[in-house]
Amino acid sequence: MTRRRQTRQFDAIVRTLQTADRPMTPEELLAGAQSQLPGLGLATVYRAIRDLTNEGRLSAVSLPGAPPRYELAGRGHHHHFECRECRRVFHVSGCPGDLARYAPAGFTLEGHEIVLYGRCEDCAARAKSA
Amino acid sequence: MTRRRQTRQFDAIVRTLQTADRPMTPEELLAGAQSQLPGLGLATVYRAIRDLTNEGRLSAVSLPGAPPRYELAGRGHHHHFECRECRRVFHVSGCPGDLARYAPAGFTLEGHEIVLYGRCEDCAARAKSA
DNA sequence: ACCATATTGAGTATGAATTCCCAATACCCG
DNA sequence: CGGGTATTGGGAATTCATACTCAATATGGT
Repeated sequence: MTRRRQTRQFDAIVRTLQTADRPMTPEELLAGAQSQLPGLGLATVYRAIRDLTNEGRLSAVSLPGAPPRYELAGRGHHHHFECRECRRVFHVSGCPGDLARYAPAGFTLEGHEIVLYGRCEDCAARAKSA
Repeated sequence: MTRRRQTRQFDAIVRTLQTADRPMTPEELLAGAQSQLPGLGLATVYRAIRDLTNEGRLSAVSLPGAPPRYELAGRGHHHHFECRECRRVFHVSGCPGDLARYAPAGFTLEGHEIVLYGRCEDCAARAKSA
């Protein structure tokens, strides 16, 4: 069985995901990892995403009209907040639950996804001071 | 000012949207319009989508991981239900509202999107009888 | 430290969605 | 009903995200 070697680039990518603590696009991941290892290439980011996903250590988050983002797995049921200004996506812990009554009659509800939109703390503060 | 001519293909596309009463992908729209006008081409569907959108008569609905869909504008605030089996998307009229308390501290909530997942009536019935 | 080999980087290739191009057609105004 | 022109169809072109290729490099077992 082939086992993954511990490389600086792979570590930088995982560390970026841990530090940011929010779902990131491949491009964001690249930028974050490159700040630690300048030469790191985009192909390596995609390979890390593939491998981590196969190992079950990474989960994909796709929001409407946005490129897919990735977050470390293991977090429980949660939703997301997308800042309309900086486009970053954050975790949201609460959940109203019990959405079954909104499903059309005869339909079976199995899951749901909620996305909140607005301004993140940074962008809201910037708007206020402007 | 150039005014849009009334063509059979454009009419077929609008009629398909009215009849289906659910957000449709360009491919779905093509199939629906072709059942009325067999020769109709995909480029024409995209042109109609562009024109209707510019006129404000069409709004885009993009759900996570799915190609963008289009629905006639004018419908009020509502959400969507995606069938995991047939992949069709339906309208959902209710809304729990008041999601502001779930936004992280310091964030400004401006809107939200809710997507329900499960089986539509047709697919649920088919599963039962199988 | 050495070596077999997994991993990397950069460019190229692929695939899917959407737009472009242009000759043929259809619409609409007179 | 005839002509000017917007619209159409369909294939080619573009765009964007992601995967592949392969020579060069880095890793880990010995």
